[in-house]
Amino acid sequence: MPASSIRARVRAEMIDEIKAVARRHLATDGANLSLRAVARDMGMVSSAIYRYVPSRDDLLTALILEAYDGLGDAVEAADGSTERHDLRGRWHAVCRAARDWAITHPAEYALLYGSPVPGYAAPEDTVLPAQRPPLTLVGILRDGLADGLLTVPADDLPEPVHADLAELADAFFPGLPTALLARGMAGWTQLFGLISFELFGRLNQTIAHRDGYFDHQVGLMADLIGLPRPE
Amino acid sequence: MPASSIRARVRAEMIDEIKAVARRHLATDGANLSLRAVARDMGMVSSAIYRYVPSRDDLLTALILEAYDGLGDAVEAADGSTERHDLRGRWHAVCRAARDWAITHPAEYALLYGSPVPGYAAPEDTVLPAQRPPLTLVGILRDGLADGLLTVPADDLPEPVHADLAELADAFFPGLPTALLARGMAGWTQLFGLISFELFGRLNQTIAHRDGYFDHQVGLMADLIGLPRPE
DNA sequence: CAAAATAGAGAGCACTGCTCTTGACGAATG
DNA sequence: CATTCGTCAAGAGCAGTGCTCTCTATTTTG
Repeated sequence: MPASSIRARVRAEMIDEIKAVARRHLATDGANLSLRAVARDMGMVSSAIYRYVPSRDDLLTALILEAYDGLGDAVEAADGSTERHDLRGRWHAVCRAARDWAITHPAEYALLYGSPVPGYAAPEDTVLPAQRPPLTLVGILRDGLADGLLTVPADDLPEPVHADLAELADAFFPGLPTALLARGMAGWTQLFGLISFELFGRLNQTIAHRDGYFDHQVGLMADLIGLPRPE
Repeated sequence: MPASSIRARVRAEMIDEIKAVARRHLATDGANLSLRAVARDMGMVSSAIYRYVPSRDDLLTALILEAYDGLGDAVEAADGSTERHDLRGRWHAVCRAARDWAITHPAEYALLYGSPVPGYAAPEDTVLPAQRPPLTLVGILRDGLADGLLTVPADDLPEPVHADLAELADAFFPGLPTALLARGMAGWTQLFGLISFELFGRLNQTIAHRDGYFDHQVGLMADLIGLPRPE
């Protein structure tokens, strides 16, 4: 039935255009984006938007999902195109990819990692895409350990924390020592902090050379983790 | 003229109550707080609020300023009540104080460190209060260096970044080596990341023992900086 | 071709920030 | 003491928001 599929195709294109316009509005208006404004931009009346999008929150959720996917793709691509044994190179590549994505998509980054909207609860489908960047980072440590390129730091974790991390390791990286996982999460936390500080203006009038500062800070975390320096 | 001052006092009390009600609303409604709702809670009509508060953004700015002051007070108090030579103890105390304040004031924390509202530009008076926590942290390093308790790490900063940090050091901590300042800022970035991840739900279903996890991560950064461990 | 599904338009409800006008009250002054 | 004057609160109103409902026109389907 090509008749039905032409309808469906037009409909899908409409939804895509709504998302594109919404993304554009996001850049200027932030999280408080207006369906009416999107409708105006498309030459529609506001109520017609609801034929394609169930609600404003659903539209935001769709944008969030696509943003997570975009960030995850960028991060994993950067990791994949670096030589596996070059742990430090991979670490830097992944961090830079995340930062580059954030700088080119500041509104989406704020949507993902800014303050959560009080009423809004993240749907179940966002939790897995959200884990791709940290999983990529820790994956570098797993590979390094498997290839004998990493020394496992002493495990001085208090017992309950050790148990939490052991459970987390079992779920994603079976056999990964908790002390290493803890350092990987420290690196992920730092990466988020670095990007957020830069994007949210905390470095204004302070750090002019953002690229070099970022690389240096990322390198500090690589030191903390124990990623071997190239000769 | 006591007549005029009784007017002024009642007026000040009104403004204080408006702020208090607004703070309460903040906890449930987040940054999109409604002046009309505040007015309703006070038994006023919405337009009457504008006798005391110029606009919604001004009210938010006032709350932000008070929040920065509260956090700064908590952080500096924790630092001041720890023995000066116990660098690691001070580091942990300051970080814990910041986290405790954030946990007891989650909405205010989100206001300070969440995604910035697109239209809203932070007024000039917020920049100094905002620097109190990082200055307190780096102050620990300055003291440790002055007392000969810290070894200065090798300075492998690229020249432009070194210049940025040198200028920053000159402004607040004359003579502080840039390599140390960079590590201090790494610690501050990590502290922000740790608190944000915990408050914004990124640790849900992952880390159950938040206190121990936080302390361990803070300790990792103390290691990176080179704060001496107690015997 | 008739019936059913769909798209768009318009009106309307409850809410928001904010402005302007009007009436009332208290305080300072002639 | 009586009269201005400044302040306060209230109400109406404007432009905007998310969202729902109804009505009409068009398109797809049986």
